Amino acid sequence: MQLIEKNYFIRIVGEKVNFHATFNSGQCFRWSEVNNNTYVGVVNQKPVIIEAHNDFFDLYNVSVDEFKKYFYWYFDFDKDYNEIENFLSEHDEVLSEAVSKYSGMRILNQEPFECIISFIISQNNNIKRIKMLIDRLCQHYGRKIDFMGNTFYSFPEPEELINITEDELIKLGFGYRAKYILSAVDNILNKKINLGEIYDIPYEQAKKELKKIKGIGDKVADCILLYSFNKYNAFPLDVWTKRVLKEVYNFQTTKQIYNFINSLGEYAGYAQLFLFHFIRNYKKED
DNA sequence: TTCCAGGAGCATC
DNA sequence: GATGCTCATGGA
Repeated sequence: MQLIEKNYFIRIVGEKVNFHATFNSGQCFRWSEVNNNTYVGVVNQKPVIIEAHNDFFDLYNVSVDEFKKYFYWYFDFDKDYNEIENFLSEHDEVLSEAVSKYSGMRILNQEPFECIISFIISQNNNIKRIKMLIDRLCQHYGRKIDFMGNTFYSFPEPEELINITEDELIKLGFGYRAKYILSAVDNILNKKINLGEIYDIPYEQAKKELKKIKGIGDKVADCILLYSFNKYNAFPLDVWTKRVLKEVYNFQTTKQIYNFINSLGEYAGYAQLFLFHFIRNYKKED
């Protein structure tokens, strides 16, 4: 990777990233494609613009220092994606097809609190409405940021949600998930669970910690562990991945499914991302 | 009107 | 450990 500093942006050369697939893979909810190959998101408390080209991409509103300290890790650049994609391609034919179709799709390593709240909201919900609810949460409780003539809002910190009530959240449309959000804020602010520790403890133990929060079960916990806590053996089982495992792989028992996940080892999370995106876009042009 | 969406809690067996 | 019911909300 080569990093070039320009006047108003930084240019990253030598990394193949499929931003379109990455941002539409259901792992993040605050990136949008504003026009061809240009994306805007709010990350790490600030708006960021990406202009993607064939052999490089430009990042606006990110300093060299910020890139090295944060975005390098955020975009998973410390991993060898050739190795990851090769492993998946050689594992089986379905993964091989998914990888060839969406090569360059990456896992994003996201802020834990944002990830926790986002995936609590995601339960029994659709992606369009998840994005809408998260935007609403940011607009009401986040910090207003003016940038390039537009207004953005940061994702609220736990402290910014200290006084919210269930009624407020219900009025905003969160429904029965309102109490789950309160549970997450309470557990985190009152140190009933220690987010910093979760990076260092093993998968099973980390999952148990997260499930102390009301509204976090196996699937949501796996998403949080995968997208925020570097547990790449996590394989979130949702309606879509269950569908691909049953209808494409023809697995019929839970034992077959867990054997499959175990066979993927530390690549399970990457496999899940590709399979999820693959089945969702099946028979769709994209 | 009914079904579905990146499910989870709870009761029951 | 597996199954069934219920939980808000809004679009198809």
